Amino acid sequence: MLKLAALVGPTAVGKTELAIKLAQKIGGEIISCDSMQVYRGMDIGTAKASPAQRDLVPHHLIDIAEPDLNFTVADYQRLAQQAIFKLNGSGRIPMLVGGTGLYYQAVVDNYDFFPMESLQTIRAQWEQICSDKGIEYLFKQLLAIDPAYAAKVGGNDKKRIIRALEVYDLTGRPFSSLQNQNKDTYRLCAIGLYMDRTELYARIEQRVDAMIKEGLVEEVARLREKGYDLSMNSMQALGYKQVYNYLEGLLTYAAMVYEIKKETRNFAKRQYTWFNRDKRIHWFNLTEFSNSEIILEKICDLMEGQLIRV
RNA sequence: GGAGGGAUACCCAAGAGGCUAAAGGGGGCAGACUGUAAAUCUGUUAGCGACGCUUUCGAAGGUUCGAAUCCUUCUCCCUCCA
Repeated sequence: MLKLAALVGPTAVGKTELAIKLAQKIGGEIISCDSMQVYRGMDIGTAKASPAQRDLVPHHLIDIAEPDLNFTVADYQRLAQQAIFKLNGSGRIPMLVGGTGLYYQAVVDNYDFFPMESLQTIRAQWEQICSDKGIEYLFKQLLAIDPAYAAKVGGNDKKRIIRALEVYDLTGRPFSSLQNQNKDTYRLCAIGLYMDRTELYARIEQRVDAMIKEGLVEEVARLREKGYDLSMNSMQALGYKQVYNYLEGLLTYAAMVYEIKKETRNFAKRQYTWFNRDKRIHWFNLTEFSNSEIILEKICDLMEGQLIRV
């Protein structure tokens, strides 16, 4: 069985740093599990590992797409699986490190993604119908073809409703019947990092200030000059979206900073919610450890027990 | 000094005698999540031993079967004329 380590947790807990030390100790390589670090030119706002850090331990799935490409979970899963396979072959421990819950789950539980690409034309069609007849109409359509999924998503989640309708158009099958997963594909050792809420929120605010000091505004301005805009998934990233609006004159500087901090806090909460659901994750409260060496030891022991001495 | 306007829950803001523990928005908190996921959506938000009870609409009195809504006084804020 393929081995897989994972290190997850909310933004700004300190995953990157700890992951590097851990990788060095257990002979691992890092597979970034982050939906925004895949994009080139988005460095400061996504808090990518620095070039120096990447020299210490190989990092995979960072800087693999241009920001105008709409990278998807399925793309991510495929590439991550390739990396996991390769690393297992060479005796290295693949370490999934990041905070994108869906990407993590899609890999770890090996979601089935049927081979059909989503078609921009179909989505555009449904979008059009939605603006003509209203979302209630779309919801009725969904209710007719996939009542179970309709009940689950409710009548307001336009993105999910359209996706489900699109999948039906593509496959002729209800979306809910296609959502299979394959747990136990890997010998998994998952670690979750967390911190008392107030401490994490304070770190988030400090980090946002630091990003701005390091040139986040300039980074976004560069992307904007290249023609990347808010219609692209990449530019929906936290920080980028708000700075973009600031550059457009839609937000004041103060409002921009406030919004980035607030939405990052909200995001961290959503990450907690997501990862809390996965009962395989072993959680470590960083607030309780004044010495990061101790926690590193503990995590190391756990990983060695579950992945190496087996 | 004179003339008006206003004080509503964490914040902004509706309400103008019973249907109001009080619309809506923001924020907070909780949850969901299978090809946009740093996206998107949902629930909840006075207190409590909670299908009931207690305390809320600047403060204190009063009118009324019944008040955030009407009257009186007081406190604070704003605008305008001096």
